[in-house]
Amino acid sequence: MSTNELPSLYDHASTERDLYARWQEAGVFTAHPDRSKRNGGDRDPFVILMPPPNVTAVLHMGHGLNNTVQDVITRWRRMCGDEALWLPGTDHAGIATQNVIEKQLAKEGKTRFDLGREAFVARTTQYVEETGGTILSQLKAIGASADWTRTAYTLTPPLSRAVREAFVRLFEKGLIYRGHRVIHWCPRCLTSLSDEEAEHHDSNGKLYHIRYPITAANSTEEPRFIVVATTRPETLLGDVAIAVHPADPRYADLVGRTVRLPISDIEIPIVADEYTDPAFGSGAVKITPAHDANDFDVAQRHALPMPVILTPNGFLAEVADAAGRVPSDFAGLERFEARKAIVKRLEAEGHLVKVEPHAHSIRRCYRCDTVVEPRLSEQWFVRMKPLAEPALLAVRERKIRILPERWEAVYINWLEGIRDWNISRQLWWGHRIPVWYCDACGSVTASRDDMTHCPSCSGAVRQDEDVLDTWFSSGLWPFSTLGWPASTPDLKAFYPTDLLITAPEILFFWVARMIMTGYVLMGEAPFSSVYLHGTVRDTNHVKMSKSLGNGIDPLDVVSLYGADALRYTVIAGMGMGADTILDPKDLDRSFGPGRNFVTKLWNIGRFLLSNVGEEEVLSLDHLPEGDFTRADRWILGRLNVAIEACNAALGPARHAGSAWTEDEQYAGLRLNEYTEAARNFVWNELADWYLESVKTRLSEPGDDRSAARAVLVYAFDRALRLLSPIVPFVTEALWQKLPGVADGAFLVTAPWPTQRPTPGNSTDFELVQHLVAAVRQQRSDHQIPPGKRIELLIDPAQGRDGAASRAILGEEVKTIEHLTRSTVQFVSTAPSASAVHGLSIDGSEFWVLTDAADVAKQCARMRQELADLEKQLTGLRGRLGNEQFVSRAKPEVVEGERRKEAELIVRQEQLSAKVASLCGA
RNA sequence: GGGCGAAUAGCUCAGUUGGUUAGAGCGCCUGCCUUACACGCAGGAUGUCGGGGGUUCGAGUCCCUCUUCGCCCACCA
Repeated sequence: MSTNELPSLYDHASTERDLYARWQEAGVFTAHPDRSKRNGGDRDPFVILMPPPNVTAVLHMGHGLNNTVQDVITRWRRMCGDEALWLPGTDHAGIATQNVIEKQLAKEGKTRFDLGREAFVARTTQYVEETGGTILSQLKAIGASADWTRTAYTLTPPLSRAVREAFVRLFEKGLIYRGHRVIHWCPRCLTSLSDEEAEHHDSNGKLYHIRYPITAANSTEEPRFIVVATTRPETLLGDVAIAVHPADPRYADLVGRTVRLPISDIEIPIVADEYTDPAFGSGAVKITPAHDANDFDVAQRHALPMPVILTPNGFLAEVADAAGRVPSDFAGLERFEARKAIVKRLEAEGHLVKVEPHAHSIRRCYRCDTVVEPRLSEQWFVRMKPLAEPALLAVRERKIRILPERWEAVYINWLEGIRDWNISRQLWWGHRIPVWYCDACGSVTASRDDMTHCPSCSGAVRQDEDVLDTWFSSGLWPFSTLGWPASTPDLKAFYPTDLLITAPEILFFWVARMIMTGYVLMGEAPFSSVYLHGTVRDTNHVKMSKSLGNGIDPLDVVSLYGADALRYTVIAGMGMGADTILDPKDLDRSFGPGRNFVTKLWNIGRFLLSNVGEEEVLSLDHLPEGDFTRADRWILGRLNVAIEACNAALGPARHAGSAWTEDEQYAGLRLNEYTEAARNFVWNELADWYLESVKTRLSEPGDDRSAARAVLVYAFDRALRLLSPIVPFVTEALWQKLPGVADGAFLVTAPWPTQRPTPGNSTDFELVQHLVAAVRQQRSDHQIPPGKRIELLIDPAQGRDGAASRAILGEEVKTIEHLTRSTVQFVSTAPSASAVHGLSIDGSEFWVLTDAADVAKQCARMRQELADLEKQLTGLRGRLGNEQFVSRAKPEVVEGERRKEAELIVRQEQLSAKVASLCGA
């Protein structure tokens, strides 16, 4: 047994553990800023920022998919010679993490208020220190080649410094302001939410029609009523007016008069406002300024009061400016209880006209699913319009591309209608808003450093109690992680970054905001490509989640099938932007093919290592051109095709100029195509044909054996390189054993393959393949067992080119004999001109027809198409006039019908050439 | 209410500017443990490309329309 022999079974567990440790030890994932061209080095930087998972997160299949894609691209660029940086990290995830701790406290029968702010934050910090970041170590199990020396976390001092710097700069530019607005309020989380955090959910609600009695003008006026419709009758207690459209004739005489608010029995005015839609309901709408954003606007226009009638946790009460509005028998009712009670009372008092079913959408808290309450409060906002401008331009001018293309429209649509962003949260876990108030002189100061006294009056100051929206800090991720605001070598070397790979769900939350902050704080887009991949779903197309119990634990897959199998499965199935469907009930179905592929590679490696032997393998450059066989030239040609296909599927990595060209814009990142090209090469070409054809050559010493060894090792080496980003472990394990690979060398840093001119014709091996296929077909059709050796009678003289056929087949007799398990004999007894070879089995003769009939059919089809083309060209030229005849070739430089003509000509030429070569005359 | 996507073999999906005979994996059928691999090899069957209409010499691909699913956005109470 040679030292090169491998165990017959691939042990993924120990191989992966060992190799990952060795990669880390060798520091191959660590990026060096001095090697970046931006710092005078000789490498193009290529940077991917990991979308930071929540610090409390545990790896699920969505992370598995997202990070595998990032890793594949990073590994590809690393092999291409870029200074590749994949920067990992976690997010403190304010509201989510706070909820985790609050749930713990709830089990102990406590709330955060029982602990107090300081103790709560301390407890959360401790929890994060003990359990946080689990997900990052889990990512190592799937082979993530992130630069762990740069692992970031949003709540560390350096990143917190960036947050303060960003806040203060935006504040000083007037882009951050404090305002009294109706915002989305989560009564469970007790905090405000941004528009994006209040998710729409369709709901079958009810529309309550309520009549409000109009205050009589005098004692003789008939009682009159005005009917309004509402889905939230409990907010009636906060009504301050009825609004009607100014042009609505039904109510023209009522504008300026008053109604008596049922239950509260308060007099409120009827106002005219364009906001009201006369076509909806009765055309009159109740105005509840503190609990509806539109009503707030109306109230502002009419200088109406804005009473708040709900407590922060959603109970009826007089909270602000609400004197006498909430009767004592309603005070203290939970909002949905209050709704029932109010409706009951309205009905009893005869104010309820009717109740209709009403399909509408309600907003829920994205973290706890509680129905949010619009609520008037004091919050901090970012002025978004000015920030949106450059972010819009960036995509319109193709400085940033978003793949798949359709998301660009979504992005643009959102930015065009953008509204100011509420960034203050009434939480304790997060970056405290760096604003200090002086009660003495009323000054409000945003400061980079903690303040102890008022800059204007030296009085005592107190810091704002609120924290910032988590997404404010993650919005700075592209530069906060590189050292900003300090001018670090990392920042210079790696900003702007290149590619952002994430899920479409956070396009607005995160991606758009990074682009905006990138422009306003760095003056430059943070990345040039955004790739939005699909969602992992089960076979019912339901999103995988732990709570639904339809999840797959990536670590289970890693231990059962290996990280390579997991990665292969995910990458091979990555259609552009398409969802990935996996079957949680049948892991074998999903991951079996990946494991099988890894095993196949392993066995190719086993064959190669045990047959190639120990002695030196020649470089292809030192091999005389005449030593290459048809099979050699063919596999080298196929390798070139595979390399080209992989490159086309993956690239381009960056745009050539200052923006993406039209051709580049949506090119690349076709991971399924890349995988298929590489898989097809190594399995269907290298293993199925070349490796089989080379067996006989390897068994006999001599020049031919040397050539076969050289080509085999070269082709497999390049195949391993092409596959390394997808299946880095098994390819590394095999590559390091290849003859000629230096000790200590790593495949993961070996150069990406480039095309190499083939030594002569690379397609004449196809004749051998056709012959072999024909023989196999006969064996199968006549049910001749593969074990049975047959005699193959070949009559090359009857072929289309008899002499050439004899020469070719003569040279390849051994290969043909091996591949067909037959004995080749040249004869000259073919019964017809269309028969090239025949089989003789037990004395009976079978004649194998060449595909002459098929060839004839194909020729007829192509001739038909040529005729069609001619017809079309004639028509076109009739319309275009004679001068159009000059538009030959280069279709890309001409337009419209001229372009069509040029394309037709190209097609015609290709077709003519094919017809000439295949069909003769 | 607006916008977008999907519908291709039994299943999961490819199919880049219209152009040879629509592909892959899994599954299925037949034969093989051929000394790299049965997690494999060879051969095979299966498609009205959701329905209808249109443009074109030519349509899975472009246009219109319908049906069924899914997603995003939205200040009609």
